[in-house]
Amino acid sequence: MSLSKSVLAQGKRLLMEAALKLNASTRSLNALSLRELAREAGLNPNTFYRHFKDFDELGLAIIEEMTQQIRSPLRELRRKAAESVVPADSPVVTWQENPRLNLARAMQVNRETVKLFFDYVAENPNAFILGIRELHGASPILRRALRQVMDDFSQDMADDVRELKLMPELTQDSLYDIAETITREMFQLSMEYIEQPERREQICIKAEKMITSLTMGSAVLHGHGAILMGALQTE
Amino acid sequence: MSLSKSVLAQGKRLLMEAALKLNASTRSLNALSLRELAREAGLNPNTFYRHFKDFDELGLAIIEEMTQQIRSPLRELRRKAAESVVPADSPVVTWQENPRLNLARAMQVNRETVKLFFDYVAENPNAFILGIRELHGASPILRRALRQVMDDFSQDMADDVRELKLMPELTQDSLYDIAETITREMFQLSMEYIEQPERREQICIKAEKMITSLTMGSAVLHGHGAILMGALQTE
DNA sequence: TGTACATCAGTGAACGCGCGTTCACTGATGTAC
DNA sequence: TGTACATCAGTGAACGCGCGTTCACTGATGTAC
Repeated sequence: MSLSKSVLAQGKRLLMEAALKLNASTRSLNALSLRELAREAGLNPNTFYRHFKDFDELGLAIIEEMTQQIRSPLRELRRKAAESVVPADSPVVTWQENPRLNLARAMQVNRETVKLFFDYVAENPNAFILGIRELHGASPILRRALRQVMDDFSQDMADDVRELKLMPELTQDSLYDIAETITREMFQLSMEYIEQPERREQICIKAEKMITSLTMGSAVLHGHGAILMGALQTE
Repeated sequence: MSLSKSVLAQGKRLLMEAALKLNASTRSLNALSLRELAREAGLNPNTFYRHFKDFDELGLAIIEEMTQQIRSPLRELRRKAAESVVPADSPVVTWQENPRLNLARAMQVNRETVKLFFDYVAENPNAFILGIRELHGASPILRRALRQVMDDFSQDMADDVRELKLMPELTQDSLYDIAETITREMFQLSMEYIEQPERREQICIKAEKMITSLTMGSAVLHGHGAILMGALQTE
């Protein structure tokens, strides 16, 4: 994950990149020394104070930057995946009318999105490592910020699922709960994906199955079992 | 979580307890200083070296101790929950014969286990905080050790589900995958449970729904949808 | 049972080092008039 | 357009402090004979 697109002062950017790098390779953010960071960035230790009050502020700046760069690409992924299965200008077909078509479509979008998401993870490992590490790290401020990020991602996912009609109608809350679980799991799995390149295909399949099971189970639990069974039987 | 039952040397125990406490309140393990730890334990800084080579060794000792103390109680929980629904000496009824009974039983065990698990978490918050924090922490050694712990827990869960017949027959692998996801999620949620006492009831319900959805969905995905629908309809 | 010795857990002083933070400074860029 | 001043990003030296680690020591417990 490069921070170079932004209009930050050079030194600030260098410090953020150094923190991201050191965090990924060896240390959690709160075990990082100011001088170590400055050394990695090729700057005077003092320069840190020109841009940040403390490490939490640095962490927040990184998280904000990362979130901005990741959030809309993730939505793009889902849209692209949905369109690759059913072009945007096709007539809408409800789950009631053709469950089989809709199920196939949902499964396909699921598969595509998982694949694209993990591609994205593999391209920006440091951002995800920092996010996952600090989500349960020692700083309450960063924990809170990252939980908010995850919540936003979940909300995006729920909105997209609704808009793209990827599931039979659920209550807003149920849909959000599922999205939350999926988001959490995908972030967890992204760590495994980064660390175990030889198991990547397997992890993709696991993720797909997890999402499918969770959504199908939720559909059954909310009284859409009959529709689902119909879709499965006619296959 | 107290370490007092073991036969460790006093100083070793004091150091482990101090680490657990400091880890929970402020620092990740690798941001902890040796002198800080000794101070908390009321010992000479030097004493650390009598028992541990470095912080990883300390971390491993804690993890081992914790795992020993948590693993079998967790299995106990499931057994107790299962027996509270169907006494151990009742005749076995297969899912085919009476899906409704088995579903009700599974849901009940689910509910009970979730409740007891979170009780356990609330009683031993520091152990869970350390586990979750270091699972994605900076030390590869502790990460590996904790992943192994999670794998063991998952295997236990899969074994228990099979033995107590809490789900229709699945392949060994599928069952294990579900157990893995549930384990991961429960540990994640345990952090929320610890941090947000006012949302505890809500978190319990969420966890139950997550497990129910995941297992039902998996059953549907593996061709047991008909049995499941039968069980749901006759309710 | 007594004696001699080894092991073990813990102490206290001392070391050199890297740390965070402060201060006064520099030179480039932006802005008012 | 030029001038004067302010702001900003970055520097370099200096400080006192807490750190990890080492050494030589102590006193209690265990063990061989």
